[in-house]
Amino acid sequence: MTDVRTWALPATGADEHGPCGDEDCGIRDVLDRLGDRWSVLVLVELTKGVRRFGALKAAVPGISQRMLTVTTKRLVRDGLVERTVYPTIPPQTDYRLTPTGESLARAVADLADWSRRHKEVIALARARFDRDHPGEL
Amino acid sequence: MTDVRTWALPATGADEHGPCGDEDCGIRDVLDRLGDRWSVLVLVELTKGVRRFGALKAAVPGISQRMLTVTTKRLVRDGLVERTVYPTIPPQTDYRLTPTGESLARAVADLADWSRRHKEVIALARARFDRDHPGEL
DNA sequence: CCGAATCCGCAGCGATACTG
DNA sequence: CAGTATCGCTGCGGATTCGG
Repeated sequence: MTDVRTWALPATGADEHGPCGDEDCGIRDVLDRLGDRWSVLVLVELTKGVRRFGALKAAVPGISQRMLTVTTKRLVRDGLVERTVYPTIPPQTDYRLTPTGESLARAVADLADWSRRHKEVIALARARFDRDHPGEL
Repeated sequence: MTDVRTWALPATGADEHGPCGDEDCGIRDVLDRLGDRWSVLVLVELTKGVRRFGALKAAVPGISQRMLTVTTKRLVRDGLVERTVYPTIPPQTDYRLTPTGESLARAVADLADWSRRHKEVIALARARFDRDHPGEL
């Protein structure tokens, strides 16, 4: 082991500066909403019009009441969804997209289109990878 | 409690059918990638060109070595990123976007634009909500 | 320099039961 | 019908250590 190699590199000079682009680029704010399991699904469903709590629950199969309440509440908090409560005797609650919510929904729809167009390519890549590198990931 | 109200509703007739739209709509596949904390950031950084492991780590401030390895590996698995290893003596690894990865990065960039344009509106809505409904969420 | 392996806290989410 | 409260599990992700 007389070979001294101090782990020095020829220096690629690739010394970038900041976080991701120029500034703080608040992608995270949006992605934290889109990141959870349900927000997007609810958003998409509301694209089709006003929905009541139960209708949403029915339209988003896997979701639990709890997660639906939590999700809608977060969306309302961010000003993406508006909630209207009718104090009838079985209570009724309507959810609708705000203008902001609609514009986000459109942006998301574009991403959905992308995923539909590429889902097979991705599935194929995954299959390849899992075949060539079994046991990883 | 003689008042019998079986919790029946006037029937809104809002009986949607399937999961989210028409079919399975594989938004989830993509969102599961975008959902985690780092994939998008790495993707965006790679938009600027080929990057080595260390350069990525430097460009994505908060990330740990572990999460960078995990993230890149997942991206490679999905065929969004290509990995080139040079068996030099300190090893060198380059990451670059595949064509698929580039197209996804563009779609994501649109979403980033949206978030930048609306971040203040959202922040405002949140502040309002937290002020009017303290203790929730 | 690049990465694998281990340990561990904590948030997300589901299941269930209860209220108005 | 719409929503709250509590519990328990699971997996992401951070810190750290070891290896080629």
